[in-house]
Amino acid sequence: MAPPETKKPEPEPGPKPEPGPEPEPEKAHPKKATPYHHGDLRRAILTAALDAITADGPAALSLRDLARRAGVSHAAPAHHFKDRTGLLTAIAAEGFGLLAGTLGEATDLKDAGVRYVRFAREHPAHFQVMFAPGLLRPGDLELTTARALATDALRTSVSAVRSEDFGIDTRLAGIAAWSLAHGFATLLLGHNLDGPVGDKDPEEVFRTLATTLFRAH
Amino acid sequence: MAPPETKKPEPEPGPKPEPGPEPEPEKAHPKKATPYHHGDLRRAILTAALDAITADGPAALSLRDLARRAGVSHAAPAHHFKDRTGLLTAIAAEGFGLLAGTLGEATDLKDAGVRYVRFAREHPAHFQVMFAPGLLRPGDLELTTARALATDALRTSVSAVRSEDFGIDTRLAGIAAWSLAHGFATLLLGHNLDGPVGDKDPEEVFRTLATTLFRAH
DNA sequence: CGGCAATCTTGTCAGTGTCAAGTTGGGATG
DNA sequence: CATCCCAACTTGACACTGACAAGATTGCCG
Repeated sequence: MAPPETKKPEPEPGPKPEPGPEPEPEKAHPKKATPYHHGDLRRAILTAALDAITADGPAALSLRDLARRAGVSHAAPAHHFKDRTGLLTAIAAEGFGLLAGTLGEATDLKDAGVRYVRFAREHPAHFQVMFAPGLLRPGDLELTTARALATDALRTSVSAVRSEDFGIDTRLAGIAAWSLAHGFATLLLGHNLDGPVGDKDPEEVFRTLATTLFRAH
Repeated sequence: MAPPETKKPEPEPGPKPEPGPEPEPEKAHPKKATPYHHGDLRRAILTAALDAITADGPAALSLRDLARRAGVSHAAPAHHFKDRTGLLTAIAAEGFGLLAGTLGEATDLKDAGVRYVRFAREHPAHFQVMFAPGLLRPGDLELTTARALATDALRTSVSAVRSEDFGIDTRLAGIAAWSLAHGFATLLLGHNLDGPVGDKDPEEVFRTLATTLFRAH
């Protein structure tokens, strides 16, 4: 969207399929239906997008730039993601899937919170996009199902705590836990806690925090 | 950035200074140095931007569109805000100023939290931009001072609670309170709490939440 | 009254997202 | 093995954008 930043005046397309030998269509899992010419353009663009978002945020993302990085034409991404919104929606859906996975392995509510924060730190690009509704396709099926999965996982962790422990109904406890973890993660990613947290391990800070706030009264 | 959405094919410039009488340079406060031709372009663009962001998010914001709404040429905004980042930075700075103001009137920590949530609901555009670091000019003076003001106001509210009440040091209590309020506000604006909160008053929900979590142990 | 500086306009350029139409090549079908 | 089909990709175009440079307008101040 902004042309001021000179980026890649180099005419060479970069690390593409070598001109000499064939582009080696082998994959990690032998079968799995290797898509086509590029090898796995969809995945390549996704990871390139994640890198770009991690570095400069979702706003700076450019489909044409991603295409250049992958060594394909400017319109190639459209075939896999329809448009910019589609790409970001795919990223968000993937993120909710990953989140649901890690939340599903949580032993209790506090552990779920710690996992939530860890997820945000390990997948900052996913996390940012997941909670930027203006960038996503609202009705998308993959997105809504993945989000529902993550919500369910969170709800399961919440329902595991007996309500008498907090003198608070389960629904409210869920909102509280989610708010605490989400706020901590968001402020952390935005470097708003760099001062207070300092060089301490953020997950450890959050653990003490959650322990103190949520201990039995 | 995206030309697909047809917006305003109407050739007429809209509600501009009427061609017949003069553009009536009167202001609310008689003096105050009415800037120039437009009356108060800077303010006009700011409020137009806030409207646009509230409606479609910061990503959809277009300087040229704001200029059209204000009835000025496409390059007019640049003179007041330098560039897109400058405009968003100005909005964020204004937001931190407003937030500092309302936090400064808080009676205690819980009240500060409620005010934080209320601010996010009453100024959603400001709030979104304030915590989107990728859209702001990092070193901007107005921004950093306004942010410091808001941080101080929050710190004051936190330090008002005696640490023995929570068995937790003040710094940690601050992080906890901020995380809780910020997470709640963020999830609320992203419509992630529409289900759980329902049609109840969000501020009231947050109040019970904070009361339960932060009551003396 | 003359200049001056802030305000705004006009014109231009590189870059972007999206669409439409063409090209390529691998796999299935006969 | 020949053929066709269709997904993957390319090429080209269009409307739009942010940013910059240079010129025009206008109120104010000496």
